[in-house]
Amino acid sequence: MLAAAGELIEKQDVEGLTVRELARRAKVSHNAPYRHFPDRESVLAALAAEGFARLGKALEEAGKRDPMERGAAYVRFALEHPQRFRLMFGGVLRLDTHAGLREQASRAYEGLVRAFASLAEPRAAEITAAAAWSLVHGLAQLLLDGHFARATRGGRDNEAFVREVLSAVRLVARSAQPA
Amino acid sequence: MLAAAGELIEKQDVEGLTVRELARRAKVSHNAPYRHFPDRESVLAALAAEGFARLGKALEEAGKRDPMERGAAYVRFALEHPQRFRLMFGGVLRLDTHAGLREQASRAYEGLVRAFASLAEPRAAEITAAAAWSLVHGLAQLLLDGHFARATRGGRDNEAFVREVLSAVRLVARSAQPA
DNA sequence: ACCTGAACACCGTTCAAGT
DNA sequence: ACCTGAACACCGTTCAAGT
Repeated sequence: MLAAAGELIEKQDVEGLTVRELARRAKVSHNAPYRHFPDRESVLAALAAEGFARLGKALEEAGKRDPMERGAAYVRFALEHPQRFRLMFGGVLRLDTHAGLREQASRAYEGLVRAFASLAEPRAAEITAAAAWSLVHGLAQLLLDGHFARATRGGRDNEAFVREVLSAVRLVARSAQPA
Repeated sequence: MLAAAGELIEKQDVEGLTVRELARRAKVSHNAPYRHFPDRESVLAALAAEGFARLGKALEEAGKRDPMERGAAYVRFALEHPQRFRLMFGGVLRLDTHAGLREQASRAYEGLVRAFASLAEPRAAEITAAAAWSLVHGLAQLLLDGHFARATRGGRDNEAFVREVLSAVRLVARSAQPA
């Protein structure tokens, strides 16, 4: 059932995921989904939770130590699963209204934040990590929406562009002074 | 009419803006809005366009030269108009399907990008600007969704936290080497 | 844990006919 | 540039009664 919802969201956008369409795909009656989820929003919350778990795994598998690899993996996840990413971070869901969702989110990017923090001096670690994560997240979001013109990317493909922008993270970490 | 739509979006979320509710607020019949907009999505596109114009103005009014002030203004705009910001950057609208919208978006953040670019050496300007913009944008988005725990913010209020993270932008610019 | 089938209040959108 | 009023296909959600 959740798998069917997953397929739906990959093809269509979040708004296209309706309870009734979900039932059709699963070849069950229009109200059968309510045996599994109290309402539509809970379906979305479950998909978001699944997304956070996958993002967390993708980050851990990408270069055990190298923060740059993790940053690149974060952006790659967003570009490969645009609708899922949007569901997770696009404000579609208020995280606090779904039990445990916020914790799952934290766990997902905790690996990224820790990696970034390790680049900086201990006393500057938290701000550095916050800045690095912001950079990576914003980069993903702006790329998704197509806000970087070809001119800005300068003929580079996405992957190369991402790596070049990510190099800024290293600069931040190296130069960061304890507060 | 557009003003009524603006009010609606401030209070409710984007999904709560329905054509019929819009008509009710404007005290016109349920199909009167179609005299002004071809469909619901065009209403959203108009609101987004208006948002880009306001963001552009806010950026220009915030410190003519100082890129840090502009960055802070960007984040402030997002936090003060969360639903509008989400409409503009949350993937609700595909920018390319609405004539001129992408151009209006570019014009809005062009002032920010130029300010950031001026911090770096000419040959590193574009990447630096892209990194800085990504950082500011990601910071706004993550703050909006409440992803920075009190622990991370370390007791700082939002404004102070933003300024501290933004200081990373200066580090990037200062250290950036031409490609 | 599903089904059928009906129902309710709500959508977006499109008519026809009127001022 | 609006109106009334009807209509269509679609929602989310909730029943009642059945297997």
